[in-house]
Amino acid sequence: MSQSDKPLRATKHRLTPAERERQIIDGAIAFFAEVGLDGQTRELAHRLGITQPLLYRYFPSKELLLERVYDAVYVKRWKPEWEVLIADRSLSIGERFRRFEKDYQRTIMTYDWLRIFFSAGLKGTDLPARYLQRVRSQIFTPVLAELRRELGLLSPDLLPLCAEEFELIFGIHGALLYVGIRRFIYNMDVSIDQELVFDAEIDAFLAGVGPVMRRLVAEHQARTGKS
Amino acid sequence: MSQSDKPLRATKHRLTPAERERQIIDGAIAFFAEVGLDGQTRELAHRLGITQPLLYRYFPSKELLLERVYDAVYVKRWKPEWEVLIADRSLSIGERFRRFEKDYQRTIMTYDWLRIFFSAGLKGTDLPARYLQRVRSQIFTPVLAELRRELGLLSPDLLPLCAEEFELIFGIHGALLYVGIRRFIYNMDVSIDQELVFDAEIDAFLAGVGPVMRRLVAEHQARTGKS
DNA sequence: GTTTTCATTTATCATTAGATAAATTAAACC
DNA sequence: GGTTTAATTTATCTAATGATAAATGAAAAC
Repeated sequence: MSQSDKPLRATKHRLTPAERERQIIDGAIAFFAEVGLDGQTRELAHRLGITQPLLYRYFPSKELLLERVYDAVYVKRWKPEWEVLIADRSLSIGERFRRFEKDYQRTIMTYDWLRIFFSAGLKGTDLPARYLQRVRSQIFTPVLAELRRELGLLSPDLLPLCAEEFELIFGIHGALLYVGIRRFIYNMDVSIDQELVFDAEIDAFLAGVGPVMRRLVAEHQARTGKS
Repeated sequence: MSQSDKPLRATKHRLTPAERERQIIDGAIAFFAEVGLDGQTRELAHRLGITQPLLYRYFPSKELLLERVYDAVYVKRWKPEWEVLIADRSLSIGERFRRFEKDYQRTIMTYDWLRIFFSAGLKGTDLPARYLQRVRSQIFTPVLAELRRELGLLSPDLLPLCAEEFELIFGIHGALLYVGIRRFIYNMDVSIDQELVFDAEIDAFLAGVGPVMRRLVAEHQARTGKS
């Protein structure tokens, strides 16, 4: 009760379980992002300045520690406001999509997020597929519905969205993501004015998406209607 | 000298060194693509139906075996005709670029190519950076030069290509690549008419790239000219 | 058909992996 | 201030890891 309630963190030993757990997870995120998910628990412990068996006091297995890492990086960093933004009809769908992509890409374009994501995919985990399924259903589906509406095309209720329409959105999404891939997966330095580039790419996408989508929907309608 | 010069490959043992080396490299490509570059030599040998020490008869170390894998997958699959195609002025640069991307993506969009590429990047190898540098200098640089020319903009000799212009090309390139990433890295099933989708995306890109590039070059010129 | 060659296997080493049990010791409690 | 609690460490198990040396045996050479 004197100058500090918590024991002064200079002599590092003996953290509370909550503190230690937090510290391990944070360290594990940085560690596994750097060396890959096959990184050894001994080296992780060493970097944290603790012994390896202590990890097992807090996490029953390496696999369960990784689950907590995934939770911290992917589940906890998802912003529900994105789904709200996409539904906000006071803005054009183009503007909504632009704002979403710029904030989304800014959120995920980090060393940790991208490298663990790709490592998990390569390892065979279903994490990336499940995550992207969420983006598809919560964001891209309403975006396409709104695009149909603004373009005066048939509602998805009458003519379901087709895979090729989704690919249009995945296309621009992947184009922006590619900056992060080159930076953090390929280890290249991509020194650009990212704001400028993203706006230019989204401009070009929005300018071009109308005609292409009209064509896709027409073809889709013909296909569905006749066969 | 009777019916077959080569010993009948039914009783598999005793290959010639050339055959065995080929077999090991082919097996290693499939193996490391599947399990990652940390895959164990013992399991690779087991899949090949040989013993693990035999690998070391042909390759002094796992690292050198991986070098041979990189060579087989990335160096040997590069098509010099791509560089010829891009220089062929009997076609519009749009058409040249379309043909390049469609053949290029068809070449690299395989389980082996993509997974080993990303594994190598995550491992810290400079392979992806060096490879993409080649694409940039041998393909994208001439594409941008031709685009400048067709749009009546300043030649790169007078005003060097800027990073943002390259990003336009990297953008559409990444958009197409993203199909392969979702398929082979995220393990998703992307069931689309790829021909149709790629054409649509390239259409949209080519339709939009003119105005955006004019703007970028103008801004770049203003920046360079004044400062 | 015997000998030679060399592709392949068996046996083995030193190191490292994830995980567990028992011993230690800093801090909380009365 | 002695006792209790529990955060942390030391010691250790078992199974793999890349790599090497010596033994084997199928095919080529003569």
